Amino acid sequence: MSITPAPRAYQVVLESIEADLRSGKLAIGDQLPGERALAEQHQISRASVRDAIRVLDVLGLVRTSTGSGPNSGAVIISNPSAGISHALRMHLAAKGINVREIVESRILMETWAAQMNPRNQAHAQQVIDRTAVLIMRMDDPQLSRDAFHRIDAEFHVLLASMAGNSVVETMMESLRNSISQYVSESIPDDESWQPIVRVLRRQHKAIHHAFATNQRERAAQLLEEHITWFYSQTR
Amino acid sequence: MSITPAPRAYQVVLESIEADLRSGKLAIGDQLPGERALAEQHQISRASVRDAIRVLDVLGLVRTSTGSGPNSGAVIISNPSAGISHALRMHLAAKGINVREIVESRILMETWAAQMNPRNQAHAQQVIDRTAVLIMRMDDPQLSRDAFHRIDAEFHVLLASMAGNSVVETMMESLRNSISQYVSESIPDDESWQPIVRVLRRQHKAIHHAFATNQRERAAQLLEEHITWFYSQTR
DNA sequence: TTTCAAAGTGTGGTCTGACCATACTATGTG
DNA sequence: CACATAGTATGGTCAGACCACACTTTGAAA
Repeated sequence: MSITPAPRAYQVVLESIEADLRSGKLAIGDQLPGERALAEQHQISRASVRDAIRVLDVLGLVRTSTGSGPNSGAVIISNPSAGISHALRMHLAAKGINVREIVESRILMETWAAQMNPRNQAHAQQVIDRTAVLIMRMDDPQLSRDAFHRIDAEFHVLLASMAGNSVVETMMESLRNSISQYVSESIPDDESWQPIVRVLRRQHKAIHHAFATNQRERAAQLLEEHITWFYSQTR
Repeated sequence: MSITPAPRAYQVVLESIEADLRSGKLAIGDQLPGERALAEQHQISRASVRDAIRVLDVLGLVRTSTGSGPNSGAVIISNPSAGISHALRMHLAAKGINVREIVESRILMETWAAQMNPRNQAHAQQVIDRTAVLIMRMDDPQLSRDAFHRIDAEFHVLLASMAGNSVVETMMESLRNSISQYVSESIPDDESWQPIVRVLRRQHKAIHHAFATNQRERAAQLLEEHITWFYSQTR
């Protein structure tokens, strides 16, 4: 009794690749064997191999391109936020997750990252410099709403990166990505947007100042207020 | 100039389904149209439709099964941790993420969840009761290592669920899943396992007691020590 | 009328084989 | 030596087929 429930063909390929990654036989930057070669290796059809590659693609583990040469085919990368953003976004659409939970999680991670002792001082200083540039760019009155949101996202992710934890950074980025459509939809008209953006600029500057003067707890507190306030403005 | 860079065929299907989810035209529990029907709707081949369904499957958004009837085909579910676990696990294998970062994130979320005021008192009480049962089951000396780890994972996820934030709960579950293979490999022999498991049992009981007596800060502190200690024993 | 085995139907899973656009590689020509 | 040209391997897409499976319908036996 209790036979193994017939693993999907593509899962075999996935497991094989995962094992090669763990053992170091495959590493970031390497090319995967061609789809036709993998099909023969595992004695399955190219269609099933393609399933596996497609999964890796969506998960942000490979980048595929046509043509030949060292840059073609499926190349291993590691872009964790791609896969996680996808997942969060879809589950948000399906109402398996709600906005409150995402905002709450953002606050959790951003305030944590703000209070962490940076693992890398040089990087922390670099973040402070780069966020200053972003703040200036967000001052441009010509900036479109979408462009503002993009820079704003970059601002927050950059700050979170100070903690030196790529899981947290990835989650931050994914949460921000997954919710961006919601944000755009919930503040439809420019009249209501103008006063909001003025407050956001002021808050960003205060946050940056707290970081630059090493007032980490204050930075965390300002971040929380900033995020909470902004989402109170949507709908 | 600057033509749209030819979206992949499967992405069209994905976007269409995402839009239907947002608009409520599709909801959890619904069946997706059949692959052949979707292919005709979008004027693409069934192979491309399958790509899209495969992605949704891996992301934990649909469950597929063969046969006919109301339970067959692709049915919309929402199991966010499936997709996120997949992603984290692969990126861990590819060394795009390291164990320290995962442990750090676990501590962040578990201690946060422990200190949160439960949104739902009844659920919190239920969690306390159910974790008590899990603790008893982990006392069984006959328990295999794998079984112990499974129950242990359930214990931690259950505690995290008290906060009533499915993103955090999902992340917890995913982090725990993604790292389980690492844990199993890093403590190979049973001789070194026996003393460890005794300490773990004691720690679990202390954590449970802190929750049961509503000492939330203490629970958080014990959790942090528990997790930190355990990972100091691996490798 | 009721029961229930058998045939029917629609589902995803897999395979084969083909063609395309692309991007690099090798070749041959001036 | 420079450079246009032909060659080759890649992933992307398609069409059409067959399978195992799970439910539905049918129809004959009780």
